[in-house]
Amino acid sequence: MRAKPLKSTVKAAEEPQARARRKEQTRQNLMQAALSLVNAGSSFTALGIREITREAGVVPTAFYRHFKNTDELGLALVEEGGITLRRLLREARQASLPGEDMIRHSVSVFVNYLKQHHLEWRFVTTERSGGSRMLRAAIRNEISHFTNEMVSDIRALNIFPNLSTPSLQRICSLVVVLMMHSALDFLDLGPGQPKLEEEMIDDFVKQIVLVFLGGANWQEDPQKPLLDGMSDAKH
Amino acid sequence: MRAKPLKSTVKAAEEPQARARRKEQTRQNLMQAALSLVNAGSSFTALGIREITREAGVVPTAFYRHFKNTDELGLALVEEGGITLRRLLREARQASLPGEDMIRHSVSVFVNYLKQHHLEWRFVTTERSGGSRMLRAAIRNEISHFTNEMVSDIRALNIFPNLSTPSLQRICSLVVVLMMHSALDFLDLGPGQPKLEEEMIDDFVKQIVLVFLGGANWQEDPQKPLLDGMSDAKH
DNA sequence: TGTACATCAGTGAACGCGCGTTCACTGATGTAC
DNA sequence: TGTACATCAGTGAACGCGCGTTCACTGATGTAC
Repeated sequence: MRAKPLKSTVKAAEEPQARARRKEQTRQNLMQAALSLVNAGSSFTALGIREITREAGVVPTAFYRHFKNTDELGLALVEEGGITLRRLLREARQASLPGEDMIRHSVSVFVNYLKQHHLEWRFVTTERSGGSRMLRAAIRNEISHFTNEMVSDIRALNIFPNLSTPSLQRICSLVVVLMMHSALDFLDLGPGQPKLEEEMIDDFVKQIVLVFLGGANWQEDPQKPLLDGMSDAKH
Repeated sequence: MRAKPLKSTVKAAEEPQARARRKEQTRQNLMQAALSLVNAGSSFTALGIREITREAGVVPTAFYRHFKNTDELGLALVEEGGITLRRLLREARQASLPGEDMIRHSVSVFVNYLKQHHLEWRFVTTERSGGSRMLRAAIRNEISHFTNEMVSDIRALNIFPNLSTPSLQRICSLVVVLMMHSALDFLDLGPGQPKLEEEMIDDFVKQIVLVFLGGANWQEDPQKPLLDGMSDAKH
């Protein structure tokens, strides 16, 4: 519930493009309204135009000045979310400490980002598999961008010099899948549970370490079964 | 679209409990109708009672003889899906060949099962993160059952004799997350792409092998960073 | 076995409601001269 | 700078429609005697 824009009282031309700025503001309000509603428990697919505009504080028909339908709004949200996602990666990438510490630090950057942008993340993680076909495709596309950046990042750090590109992609894809899953868990956790959160982070870190450990021991093109005698691996 | 039950022409009392059997049949029709609609692209959350009953070939009000609302139908679907899921595990578990062959065989069992029950799987995988809070909780619960069975299975096979229970749980949880994710990919693939499917299966197997490889090299309680010198791992 | 009554799965009409979308509009903002 | 006109973001009334839910009903199935 927002106040109506005070059309009559605003002095004209505070600065140029005042109209365009107002329009952009309304557009943002609509997008935020949709995120709020999704966060409150609705499925995005089930949101209606009247519901969104009510939350945004405009009349239903104003919606059509910005989007053709709710699908188009969804795509806009994915695009913004994707930008957010990659900005996160760029931040996390600056933390290039070696070994487990790097992982732990990256995860901590990730979790902080998650908390700051939990509305967007709730949207992306729930619609990733639950939304319309179009929405899912768009989100998958953003995630594969993300994965690719991670691949070239790890290449640049030279962490796995012996791995082929497909193997590296497989590892990064695994980590990203794990990340999206953990994000949902974090979001469903709620704020008042620091102990549980700590445990979840620890689990998350250890799972990534485990994957990297698998990567470090990976043999390209094994002609013989790789895991034979697994049970007598050095503890 | 189904023919209406031919109430007047059916000879009475073919066998006892005819009424109960008919009721159960209608219930199944309603559940199948919901699955079909989800599979056709709708989000389950967005399904309406009239939509479901129309698909099932009964009058809208008949719905209330079986479920209080669509949420209740959703929970029934999760429960059935969970039973299916664990039956799958039990089949796959019989394939106790050692090393990578065991994984490859289990995955092949899984993919076959997926194709046979693709309606149920589409429902479970999309609603796992996209559905209502209640539905998500129910599905998560079924998945944790599944994960626990997998843990005790691997314990019984003595594949990782040196791992603690939390570590083993972490590994199984990772594999299950990966499995649910891959299931969605398979379902979105469609039937006419055998080459792509083969590649996806291969990727999936290799990712599991990678995780297991990580598990085989895992050290419990490392006081020193685990991944230092990762980049000079043996070839 | 036959009859009389109870049960209850599925029917069909009716209701009030919120939806998406159309349309003509208003009035502040932007532009041309 | 001032005036006259164009633009267009947001308004509000109106529409037809499908929704969930209620209710009294029907007639095959089940039960008691």
